[in-house]
Amino acid sequence: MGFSKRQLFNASQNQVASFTKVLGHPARIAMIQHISENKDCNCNALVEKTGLSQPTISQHLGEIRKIGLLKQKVKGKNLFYSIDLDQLNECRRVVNDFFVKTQVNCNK
Amino acid sequence: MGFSKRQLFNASQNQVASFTKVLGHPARIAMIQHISENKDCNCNALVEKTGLSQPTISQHLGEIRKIGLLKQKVKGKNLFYSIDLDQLNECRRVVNDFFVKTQVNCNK
DNA sequence: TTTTATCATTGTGATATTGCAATATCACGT
DNA sequence: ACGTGATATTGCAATATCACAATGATAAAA
Repeated sequence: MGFSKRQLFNASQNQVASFTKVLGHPARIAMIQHISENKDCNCNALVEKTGLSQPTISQHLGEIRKIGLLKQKVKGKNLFYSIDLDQLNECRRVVNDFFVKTQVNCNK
Repeated sequence: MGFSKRQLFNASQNQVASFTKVLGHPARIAMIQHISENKDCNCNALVEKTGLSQPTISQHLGEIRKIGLLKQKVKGKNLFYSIDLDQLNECRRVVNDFFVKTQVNCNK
């Protein structure tokens, strides 16, 4: 095989997993942090910060974008990235919800 | 390539990523939920609940165990799993910390 | 218009993950 | 000892992920 059998699980479970899956790589964690710390952060800044190549960074940006965490703004030939705070909160809520429910269930 | 360059990132970033990576699969989310909901949950119960095969479940259990989220208790020939609440809280704290810091940085 | 800078996309190789069948292990009951 | 049930391990095939070189696309600058 090699693929995950998503159809076996419900929407909520798949949602938690798809958020956490994107966070499950240190490069993406570092990138999200760096974008949040720097107002005008472009692709090159992330390349320099992480030591990864430009295509690799671009690919990771694509993953982060897929779950809606990324906003971007063109300024000249630059593309400046920022975090979508609403979606970050949504993501946080979904993940935290999972933790809370799990914890509550354990204490029954 | 195909491997992730962990040495490029700091311990904290790698820790967040290693926790979320394990949560980044719907089967593992479903399994953790089911274990938390059922006091006496063994491997077979998870097989029936998820529709995945016994070896696959066993493998996912191994991943969950690796990050310390799993406790197990032998009862006859059964192995009953439960969630390690302390580690669940640690995991929650680490992940939430990431969200909070990111959010705070965005608002500067 | 040509060059340069920035970023995305494509193609490719290496490695990791997912899933299962087959098998091994281990404890219990007979 | 033997069979049974529960779980882990092994081996394998299919797919996904990670990383980068090469290339493409676009817009400012020369």
